[in-house]
Amino acid sequence: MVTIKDVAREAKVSVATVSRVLNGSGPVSDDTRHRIREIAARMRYVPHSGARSLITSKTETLGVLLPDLYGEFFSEVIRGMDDTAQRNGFHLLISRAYADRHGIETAIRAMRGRVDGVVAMSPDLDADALLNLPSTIPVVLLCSVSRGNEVDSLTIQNCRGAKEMVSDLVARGHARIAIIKGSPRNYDAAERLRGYRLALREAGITLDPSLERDGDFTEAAGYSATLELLALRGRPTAIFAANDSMAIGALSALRESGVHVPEGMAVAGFDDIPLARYMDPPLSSVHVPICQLGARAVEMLLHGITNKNDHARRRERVSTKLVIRRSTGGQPEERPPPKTLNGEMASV
Amino acid sequence: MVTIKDVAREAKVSVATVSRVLNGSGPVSDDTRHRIREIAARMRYVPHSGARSLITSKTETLGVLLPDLYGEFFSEVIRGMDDTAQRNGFHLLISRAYADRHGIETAIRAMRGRVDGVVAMSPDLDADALLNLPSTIPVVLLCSVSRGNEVDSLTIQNCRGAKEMVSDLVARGHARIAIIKGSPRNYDAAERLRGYRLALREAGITLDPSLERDGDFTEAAGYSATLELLALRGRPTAIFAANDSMAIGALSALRESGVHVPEGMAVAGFDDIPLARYMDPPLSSVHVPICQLGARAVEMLLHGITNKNDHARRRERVSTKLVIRRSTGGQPEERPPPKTLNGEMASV
DNA sequence: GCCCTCTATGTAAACGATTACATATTGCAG
DNA sequence: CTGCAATATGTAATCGTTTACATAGAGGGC
Repeated sequence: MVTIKDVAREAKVSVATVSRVLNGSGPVSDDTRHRIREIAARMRYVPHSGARSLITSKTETLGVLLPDLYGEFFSEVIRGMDDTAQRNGFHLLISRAYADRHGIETAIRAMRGRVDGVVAMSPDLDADALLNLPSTIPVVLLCSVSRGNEVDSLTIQNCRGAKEMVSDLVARGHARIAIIKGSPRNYDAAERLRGYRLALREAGITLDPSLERDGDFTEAAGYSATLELLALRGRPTAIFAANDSMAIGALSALRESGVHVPEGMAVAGFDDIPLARYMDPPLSSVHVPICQLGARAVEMLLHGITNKNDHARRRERVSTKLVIRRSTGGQPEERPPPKTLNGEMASV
Repeated sequence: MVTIKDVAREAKVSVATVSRVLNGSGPVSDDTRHRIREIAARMRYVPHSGARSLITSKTETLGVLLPDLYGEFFSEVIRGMDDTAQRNGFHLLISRAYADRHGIETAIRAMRGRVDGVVAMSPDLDADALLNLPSTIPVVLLCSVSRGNEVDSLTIQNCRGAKEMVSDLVARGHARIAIIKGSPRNYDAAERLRGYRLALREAGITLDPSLERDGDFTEAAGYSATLELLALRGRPTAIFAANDSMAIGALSALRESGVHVPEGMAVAGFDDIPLARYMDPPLSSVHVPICQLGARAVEMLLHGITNKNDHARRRERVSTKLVIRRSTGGQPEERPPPKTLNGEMASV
């Protein structure tokens, strides 16, 4: 592997001069500058970023700690992060970590010296307390509660989004509205449930525990919870699923049971994944700008890295938007855009 | 930030001794071992991996270069990679790169000194030639042609999978079978098209260019291509989409046009994303073990890193599996598993 | 001609670890 | 008591950079 020394030897100058040329720092004569550039290119010299970051104490890399989640959410959040990171000259070191104390600690330790900061997503309700480790590097918490922590945090406007959706169902004449809940200890799930209850209370509707079914964010959970709801004596007229995957499972169950949507049962989801509009009927959902979520998290982290002395703690939430489609009685949408939306390439 | 020197000073020993204790190398008395362990823990010392890798010339990190793709594919392939990497004590440095020469070169350069090897996915047909850079670190090419390269490569059994699906359609009595193609210069897309043509030829069916429609792997493309097919004079009786997203777009278009699936039109996809079975009707598809694809790529790379001298070049492909559901006339499947399949947490 | 200021370059000390080699201490066989 | 092996520890070189400081030569004002 060719190092800066090799280049220096070849050019008959000191390593300092080579370094100056390559970094554009300090004065160098045009003559040597060109010579060194040419030689470095010819020798295919690439600076060793590890060595560089040792002395500059900057890695230009951000750590990303994610729980074991999958699907659109994962991709989109990473896309948003990577875009913003790259625009600022940073790389992403991604690690799927267990959400428990040991897992997160280990992961953060392992990242010492490789990253300038960490975005940690640990939707597990308890994760908060765990993060009390006096992390020596800037951290941004994503989709987690952050009570006692002195860390920045970014969350989704879960409660408000859920409340708006349920209120809309109420406005459309529904009184018996069921919810399929998300994973038990999940923060987003808890907040969406809170929004659901809030909306019902505000509408003067008494909460019915039998209409709150357990779920875990998978299609399968939505499917079976829906079958249970259909078997209930006081069958609901609308189902609000805490995410789109479960809503899709619900649609599938209703279809097999011969229940028409939205006439026999209205169905709404949360997230508004791209597929939602292609469902039958197109699925109403609460739109979450996932990509922006990732982008904003990285922005906050970069800010924390640049202004390390600024200890003001930031708490932000990205706002959601109600998207009403046919599954809750909305009008048929205009046709989907005929061609690719933004020139991006899809997955195979 | 506390370094090994600080620990040494506190324990009144040399850095060498601390290093020996922490790495379990060399002989150390039980007494000092325990003392140093205790002190290191109390001071919250974490070794600086950058510094370590400078001298050991191992980063224990793998670079991952991905094109700008999204959706299930992205998540799954990363999941598979991260699992395998972590099991072997490696991290993942992920970068979305442009698939052109400059993009890939820049990305690989930027990774010098931060990674021990690279998995590069560049489905763009030309990417192959571009990769002729005599990369000094081990590389595994994912889903790309690799004609002239001296690099390992891993691909999907696209052609065979597509051929099987189309042959199955033929066996079910279809003669006019359309294809919605993938992105023009995409390798997987080209191979799937080849499989489609192969199957037809083998069945003695003449190829009809008007039945080969352009697409780009998005739902929107599937949607509009299907509308075009419906407007054709010699309307096909079956549509094979080069991926599931387009197949879903096709289903949506057919539904809006009042065409029943599979009676009026059979529809098949490729990839078998989790949602496929929840479509209406459940979508036939060619199953791709995406997660394993990522896992295997990392395995190959790790092998290449460990056995650097072994210059035998490996070419592998992961095999696909036909999954026939109702959209091509299959029997209704058994009910989806009632609860979560594997204890993994879904995305919110 | 002297001194000061520039510009161009070199020297060497960091950064935080690992590790070959040197050294000091101990135990024990002869 | 001597000498050697084994054990415990320290010293210092090394990895590939950056950068503060030193040096040297040129140009110019007086």
